[in-house]
Amino acid sequence: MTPVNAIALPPKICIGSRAQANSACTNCNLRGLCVPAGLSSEELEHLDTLVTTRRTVHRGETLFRRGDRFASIYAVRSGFFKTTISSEDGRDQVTGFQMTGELLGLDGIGDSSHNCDAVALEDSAVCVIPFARLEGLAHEFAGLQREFHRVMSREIVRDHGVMLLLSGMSAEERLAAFLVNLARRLEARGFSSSSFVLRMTRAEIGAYLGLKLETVSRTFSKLQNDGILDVRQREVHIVDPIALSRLVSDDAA
Amino acid sequence: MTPVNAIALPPKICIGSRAQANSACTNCNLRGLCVPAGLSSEELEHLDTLVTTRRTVHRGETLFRRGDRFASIYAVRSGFFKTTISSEDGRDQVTGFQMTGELLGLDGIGDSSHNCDAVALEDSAVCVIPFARLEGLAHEFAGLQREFHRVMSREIVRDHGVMLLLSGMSAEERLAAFLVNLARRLEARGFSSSSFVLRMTRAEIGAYLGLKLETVSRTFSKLQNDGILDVRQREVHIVDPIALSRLVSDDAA
DNA sequence: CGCTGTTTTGAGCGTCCTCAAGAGTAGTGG
DNA sequence: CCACTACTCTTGAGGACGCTCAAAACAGCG
Repeated sequence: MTPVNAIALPPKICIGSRAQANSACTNCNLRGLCVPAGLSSEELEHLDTLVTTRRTVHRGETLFRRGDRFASIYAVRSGFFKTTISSEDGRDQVTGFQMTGELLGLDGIGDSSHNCDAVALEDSAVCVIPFARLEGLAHEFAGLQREFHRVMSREIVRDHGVMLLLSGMSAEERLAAFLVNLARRLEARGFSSSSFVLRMTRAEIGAYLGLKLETVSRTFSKLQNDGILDVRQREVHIVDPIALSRLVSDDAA
Repeated sequence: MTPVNAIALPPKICIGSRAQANSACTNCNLRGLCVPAGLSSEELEHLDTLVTTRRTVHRGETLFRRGDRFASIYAVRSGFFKTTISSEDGRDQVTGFQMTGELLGLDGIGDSSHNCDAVALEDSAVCVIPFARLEGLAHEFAGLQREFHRVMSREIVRDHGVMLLLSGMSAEERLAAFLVNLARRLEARGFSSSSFVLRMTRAEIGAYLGLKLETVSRTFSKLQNDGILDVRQREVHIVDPIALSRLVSDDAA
């Protein structure tokens, strides 16, 4: 009913091929976002032979948990996930939010068991990529190998960015950085970069940004009062994108 | 002169082979710590053909800078490094401290240019590992490929741990976690886990842990008053290792 | 021995957290 | 259909932890 419905996040990405058809990647309209981004068409066809199974994960369910045996990585086909790690004393840290085309499970390779929980924040579907077979294929096709290395490296760079954010930024800067990042990723997927619906709670945003949920809420309110955002619950409209970006690391004006 | 000299960090790791000899990895006594950890002796020999050049980096010099073209990764042979990223407004974040056997430069793969500065905290030496050739070799030898994936994955897991630390822990917990981690890594290298010399300043520890240097200093003093540490400048003696580990995520007693 | 950079310690302040209450929203079942 | 429950979000008041500013002790090096 609200006008924002029109710009809701995931309008059920329509798939070019049936789930069973073995042209999983070749015809997938996420090609440009997912692993296949840098591959030749020949390599792509080989990737197709790999990605034969899909899996749906309903809202609130886990795709995998910490300690699960690692066998596959996953590409988000539709929906939205969070990954979390938790310390012994119960606090937990959201290590990332994954949207369409992004990978889950890379942290499981190191010791062959998953090191975080992956939870669907809405009904989602993933492509299952058996890791042994991916390695086998990467072994044959240098392009795929290289692309996979790139993906892992970018994940490391991303994590370093989050470290910078957690280390030195104010609540306002953190939330601004979070929203700018989200907007950019949504835009890359063909959605509006100025209006969207958050898929996560204030508490989950806080667990990602190193803030308490009350602080997240207060900061949203402040950005609204400053005329930068228009926030109604999870619906976010970025009124002044320039001011928002200026907030990200820019106190030393 | 001080008794702690005896337990100083790097007693110039003695190398089993000459720098030029092409048995770089096979005879290296860092075998168990470095990339070769999981490799067969045949694969090791091939690795030798790869690691032909070394490079020395004097204290304060950079091994590479952000923006430098990425061509190689580096394994620390002796010495000690920090890697840093800096935000536009000048604050910088230490993303890691690397000691003997650890890798530098993995964050450069993603977009073929380095994404951080790597600075030697003391006179150091590294093995240069040309990345294109590493990929070529990994392409041939599945074991090497797999081992490399493991190394990258572990780096991601490590970063997630740091995110947890930066996100939710108190200054005392952060410093305790830092020292416990350092002690464990030193022990793995045959050094004392209870007495060592820090290679970095309070400011650098702070830039890693998301604290100001004054806070790092104060926290050291507090741990000393509590009888957990004995600190004299950069010389650290862990008096009560159990109490120190208890500090790491253990407030919910 | 003076210079420079690092470390320690103090006092006051600000940001974010804690505790708490109330409003808004969604899903369920009578 | 609406009441009921559970969850999420907002807002307030007070307090704690770490930051800022500042000065002095200490160590290393020419």
